[in-house]
Amino acid sequence: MLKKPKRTRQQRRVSRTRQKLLDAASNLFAEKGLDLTTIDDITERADVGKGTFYYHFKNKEGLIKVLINNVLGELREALIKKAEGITDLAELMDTLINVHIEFFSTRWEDFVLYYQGRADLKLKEGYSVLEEPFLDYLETIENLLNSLIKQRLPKPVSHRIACATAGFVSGYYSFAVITSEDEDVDATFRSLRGALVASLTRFISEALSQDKNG
Amino acid sequence: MLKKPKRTRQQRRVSRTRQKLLDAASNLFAEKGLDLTTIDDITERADVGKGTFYYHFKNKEGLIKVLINNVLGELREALIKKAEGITDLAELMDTLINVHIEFFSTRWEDFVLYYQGRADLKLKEGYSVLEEPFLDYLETIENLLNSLIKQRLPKPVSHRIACATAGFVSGYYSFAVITSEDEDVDATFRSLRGALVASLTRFISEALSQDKNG
DNA sequence: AAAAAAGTTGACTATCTGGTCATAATAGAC
DNA sequence: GTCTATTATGACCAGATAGTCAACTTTTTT
Repeated sequence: MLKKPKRTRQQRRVSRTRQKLLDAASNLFAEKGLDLTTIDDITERADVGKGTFYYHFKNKEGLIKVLINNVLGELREALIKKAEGITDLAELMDTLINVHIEFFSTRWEDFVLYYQGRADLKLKEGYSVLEEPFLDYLETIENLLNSLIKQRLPKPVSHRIACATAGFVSGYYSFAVITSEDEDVDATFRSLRGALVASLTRFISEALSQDKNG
Repeated sequence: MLKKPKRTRQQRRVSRTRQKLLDAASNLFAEKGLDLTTIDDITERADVGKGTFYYHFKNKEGLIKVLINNVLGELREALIKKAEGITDLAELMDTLINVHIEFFSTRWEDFVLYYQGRADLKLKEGYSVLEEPFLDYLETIENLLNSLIKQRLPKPVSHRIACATAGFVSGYYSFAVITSEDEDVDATFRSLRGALVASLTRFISEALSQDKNG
């Protein structure tokens, strides 16, 4: 299933240019935010002509979509890989949280994308194309949960857990970074992880027993 | 301590105009986000001349600062008021979370401000004036915690709890709203609240005993 | 009622921004 | 080497945007 490594010089040049644009945009987003970064900013930092941008992407939203898909795709992959073979609920929750922490601790640019990309989802004039990858990402978390629990978890409940897992991590980060040194944040969060896992696990158990009784 | 009600007709007119601008901006921010809302948008919706905006505020950042201060001020007030007289740790945590939920459940505009205002804090070209009110807000939460715990909680720990409380709530909301109907979100969160409170309370207890041993 | 002060206005400027396109450079095919 | 297709360029345009300012309206003071 591997791609043929028969890439011509031209193909390599194209992906180099494309990657330069993606990298430049990613850096700028982390500096100025998604909205305030202009196409001119991006092409100048990538050191390519302005027309080149429009050769590779339809517009800024198109580029953002690619970046978000990359980030969430990698995150989903990491979640699935690390969760493989786990049979204990608490252990799974612990892993889910942990993957998020490890993932973002070395990638500030990606966290900005993840945080700000979501910020616009419910706005009337937001980047609506971003909704799909975020829903897929939440679904991945839900599937990991459901594959573990024999007794079927009611859909809304697994959905809540997914929202909670993703939301708690990013919410905590978003506050923690404004006050702590960069390296501190991960260590700090690690110490909260146990409490968080307990919280979510307990919530799931309650939901299960409630479902049984109701 | 009441302001003299001796407001002249002119003073009333001024605050009406000012309030029209604040309301218009607040609504627009919830629709388009902070960055994409322009001064023209705001003055048109407020139905005032463009120059009037600059008579009342230095620029968009100035207006945002006022709005953020209002929101966080009210939130702090609600937190302090509702936490008054509470002597049990778990009950306090429960109250803190609850106040947040109640506060934002009826105020989507304010949640957008709270979420997006924070999004820019760590960017190199963000609205840096916003940092202060957010730090004050976190400090309020820390103080409520410390006033309850006789054994002194180490500074970084109380800080973490404050970040966690604020972050968890907003993080969960930010994910939940993209998938649920508006009214659902609060009900959903209420059911998670118990788990969250248990989680944070446990974390604090652990931190306390660790502090005793270390 | 006249003068002064406070508040409001929208036309105007200078700059920026997204997007286009004819032209140029590069790479692959022959 | 020549021809063709692909990729890259930046000058250019039309529209938008932040901020200014002299003129105007409303309110207060005298």
